[in-house]
Amino acid sequence: MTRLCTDNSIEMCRDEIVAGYRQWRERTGNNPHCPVRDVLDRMGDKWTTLIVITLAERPHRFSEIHRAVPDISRRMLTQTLRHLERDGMVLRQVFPTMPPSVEYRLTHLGESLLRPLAELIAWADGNHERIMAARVAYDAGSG
Amino acid sequence: MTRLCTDNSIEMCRDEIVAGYRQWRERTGNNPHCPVRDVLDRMGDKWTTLIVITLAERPHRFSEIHRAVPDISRRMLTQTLRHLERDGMVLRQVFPTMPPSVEYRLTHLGESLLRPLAELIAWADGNHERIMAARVAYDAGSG
DNA sequence: CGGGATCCACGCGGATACTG
DNA sequence: CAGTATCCGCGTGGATCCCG
Repeated sequence: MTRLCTDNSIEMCRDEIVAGYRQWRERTGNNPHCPVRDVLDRMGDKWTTLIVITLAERPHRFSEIHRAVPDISRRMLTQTLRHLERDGMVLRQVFPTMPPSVEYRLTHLGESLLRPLAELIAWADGNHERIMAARVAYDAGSG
Repeated sequence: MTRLCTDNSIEMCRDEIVAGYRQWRERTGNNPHCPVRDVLDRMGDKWTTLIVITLAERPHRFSEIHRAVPDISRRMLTQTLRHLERDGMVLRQVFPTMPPSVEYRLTHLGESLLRPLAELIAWADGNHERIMAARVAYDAGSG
């Protein structure tokens, strides 16, 4: 599972995913801990992606992120940043000024996530209308 | 936001994400409903990705998926399949046999998700060890 | 300014039992 | 076989207050 799906063939991607999944199951037996879920759980939570996108532009201070990401509470901002820092995606840098000032920036690992993330965002953006149309059709049929 | 980030430059991906995000905010004002989150929320839930990967190989019957995806309850399997069907990602086909037989398969839309998904899986697989190492280091530092 | 601590509501998801 | 219905625990995340 080290190949990258860089060409345009859906079949190649399917084969890659299927083969990779099969290999992982054979390697790990019934190990319930899947590295992919480890990542997807983070991506899927409420704030991680927005924060990563915000930090993609440039380093931000705590309050800057708080202003840039609408409606996030300080508690969840702190918690999400801690998770990202723990996973090596974000670097936290404290300046011992008064009042204190803390800067957050993406690490190289964090920046490397931008590429697959951009793919996913492009897909979501490009197929959002199709999905909404499918929902309308589904709800009309079973309504 | 229709360009695809197909080359290797992190900078291009960053610019694309940042610009796309800015454009979306300008278009929608403070609309809290983000199409990207719509997708990521699904990807992040506990079972969607596993089911999509399972169906990527070939169509499956309900019980086949149930056997292929370890530990999922029938309730969550039904629920997740309904969500995927509603979003136009999965096609549900009932054969009026006795006992009943139902087949699920990916639609074209569902298959088109495989490409960005493969990218993300490759990233997760390729960087999992780095992430685990970062966690160990973090936990040791603040232990 | 940049948090930590505490309390609480809500919804996801598991367990179990039942059905056409 | 392919679901549906019901109950319930637990974790996520919001609100509020406190601190260096």
